[in-house]
Order: sequence, then C-alpha cells, then structure tokens
Amino acid sequence: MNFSPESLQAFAEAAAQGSFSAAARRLGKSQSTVSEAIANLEIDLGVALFDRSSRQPVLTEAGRALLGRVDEVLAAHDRLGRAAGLLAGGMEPRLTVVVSDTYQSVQYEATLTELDQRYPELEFECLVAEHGDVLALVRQGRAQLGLMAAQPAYPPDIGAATVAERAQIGLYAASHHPLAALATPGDDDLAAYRALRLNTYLDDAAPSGAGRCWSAPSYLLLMEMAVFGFGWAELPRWLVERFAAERLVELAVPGWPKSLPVDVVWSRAHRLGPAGSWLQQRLLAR
Amino acid sequence: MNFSPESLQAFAEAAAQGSFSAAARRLGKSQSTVSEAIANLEIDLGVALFDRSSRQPVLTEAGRALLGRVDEVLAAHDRLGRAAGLLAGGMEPRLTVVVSDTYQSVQYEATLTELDQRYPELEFECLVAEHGDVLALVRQGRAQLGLMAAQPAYPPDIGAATVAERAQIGLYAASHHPLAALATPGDDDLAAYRALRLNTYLDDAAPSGAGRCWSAPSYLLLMEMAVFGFGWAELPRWLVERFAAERLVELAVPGWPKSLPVDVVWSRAHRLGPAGSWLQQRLLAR
DNA sequence: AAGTTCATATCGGTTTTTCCGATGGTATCT
DNA sequence: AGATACCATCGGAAAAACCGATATGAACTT
Repeated sequence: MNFSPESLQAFAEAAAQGSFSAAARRLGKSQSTVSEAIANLEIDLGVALFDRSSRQPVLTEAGRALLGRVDEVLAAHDRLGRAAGLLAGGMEPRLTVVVSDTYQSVQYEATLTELDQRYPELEFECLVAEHGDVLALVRQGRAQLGLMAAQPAYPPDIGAATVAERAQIGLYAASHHPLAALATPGDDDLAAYRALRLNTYLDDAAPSGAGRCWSAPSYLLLMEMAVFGFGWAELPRWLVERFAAERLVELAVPGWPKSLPVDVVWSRAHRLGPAGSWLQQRLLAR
Repeated sequence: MNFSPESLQAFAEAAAQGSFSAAARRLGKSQSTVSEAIANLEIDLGVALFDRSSRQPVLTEAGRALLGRVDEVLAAHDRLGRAAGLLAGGMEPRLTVVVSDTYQSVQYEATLTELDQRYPELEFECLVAEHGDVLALVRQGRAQLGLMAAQPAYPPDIGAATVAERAQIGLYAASHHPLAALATPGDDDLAAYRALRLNTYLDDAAPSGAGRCWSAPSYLLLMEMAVFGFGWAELPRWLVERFAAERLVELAVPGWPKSLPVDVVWSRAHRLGPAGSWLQQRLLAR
C-alpha cells in the first residue's frame, strides 16, 4: 500500500478544519481534489475516515485513530524537508571535533548546548586523540575542528587561534594520601610517592621515579586511581571539581596549578560549514 | 516540497543494496524507474544523494544524513499501513474499560501487559466510575467492558460474568495506631476509633460513629490517610501489599478480610471487537 | 590493450494519477 | 420554502509514473 503525501495532507487538513472545502482553500487546491484525495485514501486504507451523514464531515473512530499516525508521517516528512533545505543551503551534514585527551572538555557543555539549539538537525561527533593525531585528523578532513595544547608553530595548511580560556591543570591526591597532609609539598615530596600519568602525554620528559609511576589512557581513569589513593596526578581542574571535589585535594606545590593555553585548529584546505564556523567563533569569543 | 513514497522507497532500497538495479529488482520495478525516481528526489531535495563516479553509486555525506530521515518517514508510513490493516480487519480503534473505584485493579497489570503485546496498535483507555455509572457507561457504549462488584441481577441489555479471582478487602491501620496493638479487635474496638471511608461507597449503611469518619474519593488517598494514622480503613489487599506493606498492619477483626466476587459486564447492543473479546475472555479465564 | 560485463543515464511512448471546473444532491439556516 | 454552504461525481486536461530500448561508462578479464 502506498499513500501519497497529498492525500495524507488533505486528510489531516480536513480533519483539522472539519471541512473539505476549507481544507481545499488552505491547501490551495480545488474542493473536488480534496474530496477525491480523501475518498481514494479511504479506499487505500480500507476504512471510512469521515462520517458524511451530516453537513460537515466528522471523523469516525477509525479516522480519529489513524489521524495520529498520519500526523506522524507528515511530521517526519516535514523534518526530512527541513533537513534537506539546510543541507541544500550549504549546511554541513555533520560536524566532527577532535579534542586532545589532555583537554577533553565537558567544560564546553554550555557551548555544545547552544550548538544543539542553533543547529538541531546537525549530527555532531566528538573524537578524542593524542596531540599529533589531532592535527592529522583535521588535516585529512576527518574532523573539521581540533582542540589541543597551543603549539609554538603549525604546518602552513593548518589554521590556528588561541582560545581565551586557558586549561587549568592542578596536582591532586586523595584526601587520605600522605601528600594531602603537607601544607606546601615540594618536588622532592612528589618524587617520594607514586606518580599517576597520562600515558599519551609523551611531550614531557619522564620525571624521576618514572619506574614506579602508574599510567592510564584517560584522565577519568587517572582520577579514579587518584581517588583510590594510588598516588598523585596532574588533572584538569574542572574534572576534579565536577566529579571528585570532596575526595581529592589539590596539592599546593610551587608553580602549580599550571594554566596552559589551548588552540582551536582547522584545515585551510577544507572550508568550514556554517555550524563549524559558528562553533569556531564561539570557542574563540570567550 | 513533496516527496513521493515511491521515490523515498527507491532511495532507501538503493542505499541498502548499494545498487539501483538491485533495488529495482527487489521493488519489482524497472531500473529506469528507480534511476529516475532517485534523480527526481535529488532535484526535490536540492542535494546529491549518491556519488556516481564509480561503478556502484555510493552515498554522499548529505545522502547518509538524509537516509535516516527518509527511514523515519517510511517507518511512520508502514505503521500507518499496519494500523489501517488492523482496523480494516475489524479491529476496534480503541478499547475502553471502566472500573469501579472499589475494584480499580492494578492487579490486572499482567493481563494489560499481555494486551499491549498482543494488540500494540490499540488505544487503551481506563475509566474509573462509581458502581451505577459503570453500567451507564457500558450501556451507552462509552466503555466496552466494565469491572464492578457482582450484583444479584442486571438489566436485560447487559451481559455479565463473574471473574474467577475475587477481590480481597481487608481492614488496615497504621503500625503505630492503637488498633494495631490488639490481637483480635472487635466491632466495638473499631467503633472507638475514626473510620476512613470511600465516599463513593454508598451502598453500605453508614456505621455507628459516622459523624467522626473521614472520607476520600479514592483508595489511594484513603490509604495515605491510614498511613498517617488518622484511622482505620477498608482497603484492597493488593494495594496495601504493593505500596504500604510495611507501614500498615491488617486488623484480624472476625469476618475479615472479606472476599467479594467481581463481575465483568458488557453491553449486548454493542458488539465487542477482537481486543475487547480477548480481554473479556482473558479476565474470565483466571 | 582490447573485449566483456554489469552498472547507470537518457529517451520516446504508454499508462496511471492528479487536478480542475462544472454539475447535481443534500443538510442546515433564515 | 428558499438561500446557502457543503460534498460527490463526471469529463477532460495536465502531470507523473512507469516501461523498454539504447547509449555510455567503470571495473574486470583475457
């Protein structure tokens, strides 16, 4: 069975208006067209939709039940049309952002909420990759935008700009860890205990005591290990404040917390779509 | 914009098969029809859906994004067709059951779950009404089935049958209520404390102490009042067991708990549909 | 490198559907 | 009873869906 959108629209409009003629006027078609469309739809469905015994047609019980289904079809139909219109207008079908694990940012939640409101049809994808891979994914077009620790220089085909907000990285240990008892622990105190390190964080020279350090591939796992008291760790401040504020304490080591600049990067070869451009500007605007 | 179901189906099938010809074979149409349908759809949508540079057409990014929307339209379309088929086959569009407040029955939960599985397209409506109104609603066709306390006789146009399972009504008071401390309270003990009564329960003669009794229009409110210790109440056993088992105690008054027969009633003038007949039989079969 | 195969695009022509204006019948209101 | 507004039906015009045949191109074989 195959129901034409014209018939469905005629039915829905007639049900809404309570009149075939009024529906025809609103749809810009002739009355006979609407009448025949509904009659054909009734044949196709095998059910009478309207009771025509009185002057104005009134929905039958079956018609009332099927009207809901018809509305669903038309709503899905409209969504398709809207999505196609956006795509035809140059909107990218999806936006991929790759975030360096060091700066994976639930802190951008508000921005993403705004993105969702502004571009509801957009498919959004978030990748996490290690520093070098961020550039590779952006360069090959797999991702449109990247967020990573600011670099002194970038390849010529990569555009970059520094985000106003810097990433805050602190040193943390569990509340019951010996380090938590010290007022101002120094580097030698840190060296006395096990370090918990991100094992994708390759830029840094291995510190003393590296033989005893534990590592994990994400800050979340690292934080879990710190909460259990396995050692101390460098962690993004927002992550601790949101998920482990009462179980970890920040260590007041001189020179900490660090505040690292973050860059947004993009490929000059691939033009950003409207949503990508908006997100780029939005990230820089803060 | 108006997208014909033929085009959408051709697009979805072609995307699934990765081939226009294969889609045409599966749809029972000629290859040129599918090709033209998709070409027209691309014109209507304003975007290219397939990349035709290679032998087999491959979805563009936009096509991949829109395919999801198209599938939603087709799914809604299918649901409409299925619902219409059921209605055309004699299925009632909705089933209304009216339950006497005395026996409102979440206890029939399993039966309703089964009804939902068996008739997923059915619109189910549950009304609650006072004894006499149950018969009125069934008689006028507003409800197809009724559940109420068994009556000695019914009007001739009303069919009735007794449900195998009887309604269990017990006497309850809060755990901290003085009555809860008595091993076997008698009627005189009950009379010494406030009674909580259903105020639609008009058949019973007002007992002694009626001036002090509190009432509520539903067993749920009544049970709340009992939990707060305001007095003792007649309550359906299943209701207490499910929602207040640890806060109320049953009073071992001689003659209680009562076990009342429940009748299913229906109108002889209105034929029951398949779902109604099934539910009727299912209620009686236990 | 040429030939084979299998895919899609395109083109006429036929069939089907959609749409309109006109007409007639019927319920509702004055 | 008449006026009015509504719906069903009819015949013809316009649009579309559909098919078979054919051209063209990509991948694969020899």
